[in-house]
Amino acid sequence: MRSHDLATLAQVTVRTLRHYHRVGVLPEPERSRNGYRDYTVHDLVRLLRIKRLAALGIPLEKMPAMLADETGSQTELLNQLDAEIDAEMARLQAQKTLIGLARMHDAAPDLPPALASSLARFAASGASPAMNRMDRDQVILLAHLAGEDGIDRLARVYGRLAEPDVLSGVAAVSRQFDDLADDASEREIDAMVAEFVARLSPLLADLDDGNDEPLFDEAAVAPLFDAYQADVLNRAQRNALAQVTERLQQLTEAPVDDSQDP
Amino acid sequence: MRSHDLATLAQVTVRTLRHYHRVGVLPEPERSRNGYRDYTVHDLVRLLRIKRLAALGIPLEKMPAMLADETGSQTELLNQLDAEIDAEMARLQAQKTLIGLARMHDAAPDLPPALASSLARFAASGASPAMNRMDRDQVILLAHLAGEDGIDRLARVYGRLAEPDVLSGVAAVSRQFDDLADDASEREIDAMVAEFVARLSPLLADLDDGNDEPLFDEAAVAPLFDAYQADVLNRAQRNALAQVTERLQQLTEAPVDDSQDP
DNA sequence: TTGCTCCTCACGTCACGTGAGGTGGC
DNA sequence: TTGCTCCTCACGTCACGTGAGGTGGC
Repeated sequence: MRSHDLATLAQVTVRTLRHYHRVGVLPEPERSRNGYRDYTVHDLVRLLRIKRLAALGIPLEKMPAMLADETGSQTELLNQLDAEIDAEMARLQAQKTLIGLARMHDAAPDLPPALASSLARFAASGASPAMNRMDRDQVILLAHLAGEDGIDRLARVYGRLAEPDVLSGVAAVSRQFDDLADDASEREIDAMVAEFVARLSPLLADLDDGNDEPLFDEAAVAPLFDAYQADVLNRAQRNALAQVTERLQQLTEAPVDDSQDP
Repeated sequence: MRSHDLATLAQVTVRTLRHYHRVGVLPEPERSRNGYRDYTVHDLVRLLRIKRLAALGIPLEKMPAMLADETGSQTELLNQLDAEIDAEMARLQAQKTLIGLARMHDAAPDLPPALASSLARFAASGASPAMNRMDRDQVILLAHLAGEDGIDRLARVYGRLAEPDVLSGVAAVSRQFDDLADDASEREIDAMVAEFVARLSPLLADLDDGNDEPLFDEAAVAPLFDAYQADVLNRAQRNALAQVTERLQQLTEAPVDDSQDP
């Protein structure tokens, strides 16, 4: 038998035969005078056994030992294989779950599912593309920094901000903030800050979920957000945001100690 | 941020960052004077988005387009991914089924599950290793040639031969056959043939399942078995086997036309 | 001066698929 | 003589892991 005959009989490709020779699972047969490989029934039998093992997911490198072992059933190996398959199926199932979540919220799949719909509502409320991108990046960063454990708490905060009665106010303040020009006057900035705080302060009690543990490690979050804002916001916006942050922190009566030295 | 910082923050390896640069999914950052890569928050954001997509099983090469697309939900791609995952899970489930069968029959996993237990009973009935190997190879060849459709019919035949009331007779005849020396006399061969036919003929009616379609393509099976037997059996055994085959064929009254020309 | 970190090649993984380029067989 | 088959390299796949060998930073 030549390569093609054997391959056809066993329903594999000729290339598969070559591969099996190379890795040593199927011995090289004799050659006929013209150099063609000349296979026998025994090669077919071995090939069929290989196919059975391959169908179970057994790696080629383990086959020579198994095919030589006459003692039969390989319980241990089979158990191990089965466990590996279970693990792989669990991974695939997790992927399916994430895909399902992304579809359910009809959300971009690169966003944390729990926050995606709130974010979509912000985006639909008429802010500028730049503002939307900033919101999105903020969500991405916070969701990651909050971790598995904090994501639900974070989702509740964003969910509250995205509720109809709150959203319009948030959107209005957001637009004002976006419009704040680099050379805005002190008066403009102060007005903006006042408006911002007025809109948000009534929500503070609402957003407090009574959990004493901080949602984030401030020391990790702060430098990232500072860097982000330094990059994306203009002078007036940074100025305003710093004031807003300070005022809101005072209101929550959770003052932060900025100094590192006593 | 340097490689290590970014990698730690995003919970990936530095090598992953390099890989993402190479395939172009994460842009190369600026370098500091010493040649070290200097990452920004924006790189972290992009990396986190990449991780989300990767967790869904989205291939890296599709990511640049997705990350650039602001329009959001990728229903079509997600559907396609989901279908691919289903297909993969089905494949894994098939593997698990085969593994389960092999374990249930406590059989060598390189044998057709439907025939494994019958074969094991033959092997346990005291034949020589050579004989067992021949039985095994025959089963492997026949199971493959019978295909999915014929495997059940074949299993019934082997099942019958492995039943206690039949097995001892089959085993006895098998041992005699195995013992037949190359230089056995005509008398010995004839005796063997007579014994063989006597043992098997009562089973013929039993083995006929009333299905008119042949279990195999004789033209495909014959040369393989001829080659096998020419290789493994001695002169006397081949002689005997040819006679047995002929006699049994006469008994089933299904004569085969050996001549190709009219 | 000594570890520690960063850097750039470059090969390995798993089971083959896919040309590239050349030669025998009918 | 012309297709068809067989042959041998040798690179590609997918998402990185794993050294090898060398240099800046504290």
